[in-house]
Amino acid sequence: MTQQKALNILEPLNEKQKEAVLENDTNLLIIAGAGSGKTKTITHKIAYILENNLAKPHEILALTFTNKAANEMRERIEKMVKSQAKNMYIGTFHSIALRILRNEGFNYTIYDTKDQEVLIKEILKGFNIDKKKYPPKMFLSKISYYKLNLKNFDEIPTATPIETLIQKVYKAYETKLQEAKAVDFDNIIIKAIELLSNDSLIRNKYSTRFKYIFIDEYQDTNYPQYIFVKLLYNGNNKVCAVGDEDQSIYGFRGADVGNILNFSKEYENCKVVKLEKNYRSVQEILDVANSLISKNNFRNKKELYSEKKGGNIDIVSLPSDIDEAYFIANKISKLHKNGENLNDIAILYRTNSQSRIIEEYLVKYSIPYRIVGSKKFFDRKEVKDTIAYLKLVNNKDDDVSFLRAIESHPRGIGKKLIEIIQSKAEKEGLSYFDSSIALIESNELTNRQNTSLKNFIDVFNNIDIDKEHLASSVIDMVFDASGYHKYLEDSKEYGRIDNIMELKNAAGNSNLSDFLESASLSDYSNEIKEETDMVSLMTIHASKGLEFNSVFVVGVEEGLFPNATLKETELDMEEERRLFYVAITRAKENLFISYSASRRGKAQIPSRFLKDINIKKQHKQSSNNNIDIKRGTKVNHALYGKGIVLSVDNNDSVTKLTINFYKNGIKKILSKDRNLELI
DNA sequence: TCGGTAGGGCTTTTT
DNA sequence: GCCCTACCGA
Repeated sequence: MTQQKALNILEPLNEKQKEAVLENDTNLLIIAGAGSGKTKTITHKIAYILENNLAKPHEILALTFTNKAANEMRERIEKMVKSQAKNMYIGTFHSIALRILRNEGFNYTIYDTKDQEVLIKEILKGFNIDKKKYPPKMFLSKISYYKLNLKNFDEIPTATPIETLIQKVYKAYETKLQEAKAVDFDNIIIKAIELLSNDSLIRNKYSTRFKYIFIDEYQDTNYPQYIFVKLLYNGNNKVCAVGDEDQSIYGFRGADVGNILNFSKEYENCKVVKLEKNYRSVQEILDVANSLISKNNFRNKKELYSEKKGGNIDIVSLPSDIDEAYFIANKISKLHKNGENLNDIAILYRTNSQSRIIEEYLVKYSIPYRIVGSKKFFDRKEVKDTIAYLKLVNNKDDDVSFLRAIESHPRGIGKKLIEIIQSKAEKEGLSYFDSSIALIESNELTNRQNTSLKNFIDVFNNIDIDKEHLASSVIDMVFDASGYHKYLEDSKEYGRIDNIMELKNAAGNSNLSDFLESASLSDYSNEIKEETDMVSLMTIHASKGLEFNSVFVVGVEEGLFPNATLKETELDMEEERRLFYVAITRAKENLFISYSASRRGKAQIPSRFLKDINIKKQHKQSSNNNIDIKRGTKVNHALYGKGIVLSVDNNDSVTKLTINFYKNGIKKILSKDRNLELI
């Protein structure tokens, strides 16, 4: 390695980070507090390994939780080592597991949560199980729970009737998946585990190949993922886990904090490096974060510290969710006027449903925003429908996609005909697709049914998959030939047509199966564009790993945060507290925590977590009315029209406005009146 | 038999 | 706002 390169890699690091980068002869656990330069350390470490020829790029495996993290890691390494980065295995657990499976000749259709639900419903119908009494989601969560413990259907308890029922459904579910050549998310890792543990040659191949294995966000690994890594470890290669138990927020998905707490015992000669110096936030914000997280019992003590001082912390109480939305929009306007870029501002909430009202007020204030993380685009009906066509082109055994595609729009095929297709498929052990072909060739259908069904099947028969393997051209063919395009045009759904064009655009030059895989794993990397100045809205979960100069944590109320769906166990409450901790530590300088006395018309009380926070008096602001309405403000009311505010009366928890309406005279209006807006 | 629509119930977080 | 069901017209 040249002197210069060594400098570039090591010089920007602090002592602890350097220590982590230079330790490459043994297993390593890096405990990396929020904002401690975790990604920097791991990317510099990989660059160091490559530059010093400790391993070739294809001998490096890095596992992450999100595609975003994987992409960022790859990009940052690429900057340091240029083209070498290409052959590294960097990706989410799911995408890497899938890649190994594909290398070894296994090809699967991926069923998402929605697909799983359709499948379970089919099964319940087949067994005549009342889905009101036994909700499909119940079966899915049980099945997932067993899968997370690597228990197949023949290994689960059957002591009670309900357990027997669950086993029956679990078994049918697995059978149907197999027949459809499909896997659900849990199965992806499980299949890879099976492959590695049943075939020592294959296991050997990968464990010798991967000289260095990195796992990001190790606190969020679940049992199958832990096993997956163990199988890739052979005692000669090196495993480096990076994480922070205080940021473990995926317990609901089976994440086991125990994995990170036990890592140094699991992997021999393990060294531990702790990064506690924070480069992101002012000390005042870290004080809040430290005081909060210190209330958790299941953790090793760790205190973040920073050299930065100053900033601003407000805890704001509002009368209602509407006032909260107003407050946020108004505050952002002010910050923006004072020179803050909108890109440096984030609004974080516990549940996705909280975004709607905030969006409404951002629109009113003409503040541009983007919703981060949610894969909304791929959730749109027309996009899902089109993907269902593609999945069916790719795999004729995919019954769930068959159902989705055939029902995408009216085509003379209704409930009755679909039932006929299904029962023939069931009787003769065929896929729905083959059952349809058999029906068309038989004389079991009416003329009308026969024509309609033949039209549908012909969409797929006319596509030569070998020639038309480019995803974008398959989209074209399927969209037109199915009549879906015409249907959307006739119903003037131009927005939806645009979305399909956007889908084509997203497909770029990828071939069909690659595109389907990326779409299923929500890996559409070039989607986030930072050029435009916009406020970011997202769930706290989606915010992990990000940072913003100003952060709004909203709806910090009992029922929402901690969420009412959780049990009041210490374990669950600690995870919620960690979630709050993650939210707070996203902020560099300005932190706004807000809660409302009422939400959707229901009374709310402040979150218990607010009591866990140590905050200096002068920062604490209790405001009933942060809306920028004062004498002279011009307003518009849906019923009374335009007017001007004469006086503002701040009383108790409500703000009354006296307004002179140009057409309707003087009236007293509550500031939280939904019909009222600023102009 | 198909397909449109109105009305009721529910809503955590993600690969 | 989304999903499901029940109902009704063609």
